[in-house]
Amino acid sequence: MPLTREAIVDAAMGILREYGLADLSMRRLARDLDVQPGALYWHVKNKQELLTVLAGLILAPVAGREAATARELAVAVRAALLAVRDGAEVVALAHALKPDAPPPLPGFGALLAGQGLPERVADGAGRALVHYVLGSAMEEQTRTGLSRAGLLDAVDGPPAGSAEEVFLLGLELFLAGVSGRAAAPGSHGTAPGSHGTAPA
Amino acid sequence: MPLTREAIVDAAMGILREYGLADLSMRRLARDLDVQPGALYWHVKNKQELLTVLAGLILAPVAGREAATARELAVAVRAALLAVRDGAEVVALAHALKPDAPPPLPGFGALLAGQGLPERVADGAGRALVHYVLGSAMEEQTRTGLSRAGLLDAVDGPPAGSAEEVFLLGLELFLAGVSGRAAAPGSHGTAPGSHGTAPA
DNA sequence: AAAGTAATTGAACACCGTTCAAGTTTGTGG
DNA sequence: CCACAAACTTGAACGGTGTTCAATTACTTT
Repeated sequence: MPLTREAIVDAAMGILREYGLADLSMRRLARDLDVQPGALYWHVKNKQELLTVLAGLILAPVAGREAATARELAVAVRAALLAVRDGAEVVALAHALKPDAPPPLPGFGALLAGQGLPERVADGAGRALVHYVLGSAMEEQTRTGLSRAGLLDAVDGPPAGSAEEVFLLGLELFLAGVSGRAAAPGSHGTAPGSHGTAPA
Repeated sequence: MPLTREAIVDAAMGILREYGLADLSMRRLARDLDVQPGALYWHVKNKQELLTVLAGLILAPVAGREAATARELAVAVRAALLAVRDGAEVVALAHALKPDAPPPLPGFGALLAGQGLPERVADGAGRALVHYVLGSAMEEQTRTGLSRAGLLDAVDGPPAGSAEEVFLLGLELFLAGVSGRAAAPGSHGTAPGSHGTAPA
């Protein structure tokens, strides 16, 4: 096996899946490939670049077909993140460095724009959604990571395996705000429903 | 100066403010304090613990008095995060390890619970807000960090210094969803407004 | 002064990402 | 078949990182 770039990416993905991001070092990667660390740098510019590729790979299942709804996309992205150990962290890292890069993430803005929101609003809302999805998945994976290390306080945290429920709840809440705004595109003030729960 | 724990925390905060999280290493910290690295571990358990303390310090200005509104709290937290270099990253890190720890962050759930939302919903919504605030601030600081390093692509990204506007927009959107839900606490289905923009 | 505790040093352990001259393979063109 | 260039790999180093720990110093308390 001649050590192609693909082999490197595959091995990296393997380490990530099996042992997590903390164990994914260039040296460890080289060891797994029976190669000196320097050899990797012929095929890959950086560790950063490698992680970016991995982020794309993690999101690949959902980047393929395009979702019809922002909710659908959010659910699919979350599933893709949770399917790989530390997946959320890897994608969040890539996203932080190039916020428009990981393929399906800008899709949120586009989908929301198709709901009658002005482009600017849709863009901001899309970014907010991305933050929410990445943040939720990261928190969840951090929690499982800590419990894996035996450091689970087990006291705090959600009572049961209701992580998905809570996620969906926040998602609905957010989307409700969006569709409300889509119907009444007035000033950028408070809620359109004009309830007594004033912002004061 | 006898190297108290306080002196260590202060020096660490100084490095963070001036040079950022990347430069905040135990060795650098020891050098600044004219001390061997090992000495730090008499006063501080971990680097992790140190970062947790810093996170608390960053949020201290807003943890003091309690805000009246979730919006107010969000704005205040954002300001506190942006006031310290890499502040969002430090707090996000601490938050990831102990999601209930940094003092003002659980306040979101409490504030929303005071709006007529059931506790469970308020909690989920509060967490969503935390994700949004931390994610937004982190993205913004990452962007300024990259531009500081001369690696600003300058092409993508928001057109002007409108980061705050975009933040407020997403915040309003989310809060609109929340107050809508507060008024009509029915099933956990779609938006309460029942607009034509169906989720399909 | 002696004993005992608190704090610090100095050195090491086991890693990390990255670079680079020198060597090795591999694939040509003559 | 051979030389030459291009593609690749090695081995070693550079300059870091967090953390531990026996030995040593500083400071109290008796």
